[in-house]
Amino acid sequence: MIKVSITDDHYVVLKGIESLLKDEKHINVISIHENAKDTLKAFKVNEPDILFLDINLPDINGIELTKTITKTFPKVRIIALTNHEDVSFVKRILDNGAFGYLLKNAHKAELLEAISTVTKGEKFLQESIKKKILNQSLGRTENTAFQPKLTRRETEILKAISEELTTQEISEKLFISPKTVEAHRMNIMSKLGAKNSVGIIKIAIQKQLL
Amino acid sequence: MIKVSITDDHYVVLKGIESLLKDEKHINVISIHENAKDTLKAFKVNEPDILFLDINLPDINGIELTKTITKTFPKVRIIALTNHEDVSFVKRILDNGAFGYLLKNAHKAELLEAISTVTKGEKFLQESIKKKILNQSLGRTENTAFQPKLTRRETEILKAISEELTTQEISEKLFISPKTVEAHRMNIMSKLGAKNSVGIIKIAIQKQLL
DNA sequence: TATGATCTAAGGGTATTCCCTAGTTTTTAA
DNA sequence: TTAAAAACTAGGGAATACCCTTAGATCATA
Repeated sequence: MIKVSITDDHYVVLKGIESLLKDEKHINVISIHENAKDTLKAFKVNEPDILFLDINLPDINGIELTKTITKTFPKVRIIALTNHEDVSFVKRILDNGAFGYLLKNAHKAELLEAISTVTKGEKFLQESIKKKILNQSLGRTENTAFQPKLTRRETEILKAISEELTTQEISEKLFISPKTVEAHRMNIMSKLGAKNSVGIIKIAIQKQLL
Repeated sequence: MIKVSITDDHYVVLKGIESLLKDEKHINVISIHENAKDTLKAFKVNEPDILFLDINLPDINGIELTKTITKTFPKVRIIALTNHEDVSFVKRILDNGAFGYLLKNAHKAELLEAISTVTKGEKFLQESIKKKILNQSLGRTENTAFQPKLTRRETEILKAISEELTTQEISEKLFISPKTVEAHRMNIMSKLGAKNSVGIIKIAIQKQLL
């Protein structure tokens, strides 16, 4: 008997997964939660084998919660549940301890497959995601979405730019020379492949760097 | 007996709503669809009284589909289903023929209330949305998200800016003086309440103006 | 203790954005 | 059918961003 929990702030998604799984005799949905706090609280009483976890929760960032659960309840295997098809995002989730990655358009068969694969201790990825990863490492079509690594300072300046601050204002805020701010901005542009600050913001929002 | 259809590209959401409604004796879920095309096709054979419609579909923009359905199948009452809490967005949907607006975190009671309200021919809004509208028209807290109306030319220039084009490039593309482009950009900034082009893009993405 | 990565920041341009003002055309409504 | 409003056009001038190069200081780590 596999014990399954689900955490998602969308009630209909909770009920959807629950209803898809309840016909399965070897699966027992032991709890459903709408936020991170309730999830952690419930786990102290009854810990599942598998958690379907929505990455976009209201209270905590999903990646952080994945880390926390992996540390506190190492036996729980997490299957991330999102709409993000961005490959770099998938990698980040898996790197942080998740065992599987499912899109919300997944059908019943995929749900069950994910559960059985993860139960065996193997990682599970939905077909469409696998294809994307392949396309990316081979063809590099366009979604060449490798995760650009910004440094601490660059991240600070990125945030400041997104707050519509000028170079002058940023320099005053961070106690550095305007020239330094410009240097960082240039590096950010080149790392993100942007032509100007507008491009920086566009890409930063796309890749959730903010 | 109220005939209900559901359209959502997330299978678990479809099953979730279906499972929540199937215990209700006066409600009959006659069909579920994962995209706009299938929905319209199915309606030709069997038309529901109420359609729960996800606004973010892969094939057609949800607002457009709302318009289409309202024209082609005027008896069908649409309840929009999204995560957008933006008030201006709600208004746009309702203006285009929707009868109700539900967030995906809605619980069973709200689903049922939405159905009964809309069946009576009244408009339905989820409580949390109502509150937001109130807060907005009174306090104007921060989410002062009224839909800024951009002109045709402004929209063209907004798109060009988001493509990281410079003023010069935009002027050549649209066969107008660079100075005119700048004037439009200034108007866009003032309409959106942005301090610079970065702000324009940020807000445009937020408000889905692109 | 090097070696690389990061943070710092200068000079010296050019290009672009931002701001104010204002004429012309088009659309809307009395 | 005219005013009035809105949209489109665009100029001058100041401020800011962008783009090179170069380079010292700091910090982690192998």
